[in-house]
Amino acid sequence: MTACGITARLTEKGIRPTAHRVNIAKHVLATHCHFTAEDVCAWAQENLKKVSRATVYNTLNELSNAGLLRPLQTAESASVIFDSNTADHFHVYDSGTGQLLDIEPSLIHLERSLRDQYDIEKIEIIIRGRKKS
Amino acid sequence: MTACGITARLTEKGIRPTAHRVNIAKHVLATHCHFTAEDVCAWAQENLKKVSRATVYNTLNELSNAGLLRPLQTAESASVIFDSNTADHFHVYDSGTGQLLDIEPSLIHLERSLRDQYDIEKIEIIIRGRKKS
DNA sequence: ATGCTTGCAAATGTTTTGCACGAGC
DNA sequence: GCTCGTGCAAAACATTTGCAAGCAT
Repeated sequence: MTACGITARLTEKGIRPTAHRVNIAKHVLATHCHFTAEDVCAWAQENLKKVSRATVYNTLNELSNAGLLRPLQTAESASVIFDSNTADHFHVYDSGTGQLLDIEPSLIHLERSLRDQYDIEKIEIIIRGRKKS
Repeated sequence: MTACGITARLTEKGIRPTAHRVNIAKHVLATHCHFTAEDVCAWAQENLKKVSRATVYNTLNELSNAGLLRPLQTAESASVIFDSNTADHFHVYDSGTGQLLDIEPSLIHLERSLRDQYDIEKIEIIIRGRKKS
């Protein structure tokens, strides 16, 4: 299948699968886990003919709105980090390596009373720590 | 005591208690809970003679480094939100009112295995939701 | 023809930095 | 007198927006 069915996934979400969008989507949905818009810009600069920053930013936002990417705000990075893993999970920022690692949602429990009090739309958890040896 | 002991608290942390710093610290540590640097700039503009943006930003960073304030990154605000509650707690962004509410740390549990795997330095949790009526 | 997409540059918003002046020890 | 604090403006940085040109249908 062309682009691992990326074209179809975009179309499905109402995003017109232009060449740029498909290229960017293919790249970020397949290869990476956590990356910034600038990472993608740098990659595009090298591997695509001419893609402007604006197009990269726009595309990443479109993918985020479509639910294909998850944007993350962290204290460690001034820029938004996009996560191509849209499954329910949380993050550990490993202060030793500077990497952002995924952790299972099952490792964190919310008290019932929280769900009783609020209609929860989104849960963002970032744990900063150092992996034990 | 002068300034609710603010002067002492600053000195204790190695921050020289200049007039501006004491004024800002007094304001943010006493009155507010969640606020941005710009909030403080606006307040200072009105209530202090002349305080430049730079001084406000510097002071808030100093207070944060000293552990008297806790800086928060949220997806909802482009700017850093400072929290004068330095006790262990988490946040709910009430998407109905736009307010940031504190929640007890006891409402969220981490699995033992997480603490076994990582030396945890900081836990940042922001739940986005709507308070049920 | 019409309407989306794109590139470019300019604008925006937040925060930091450089520099010169001033106050306090 | 030296150091540190301050104000101001400029810089830095990430991101968005306006606009004109291009492409596809």
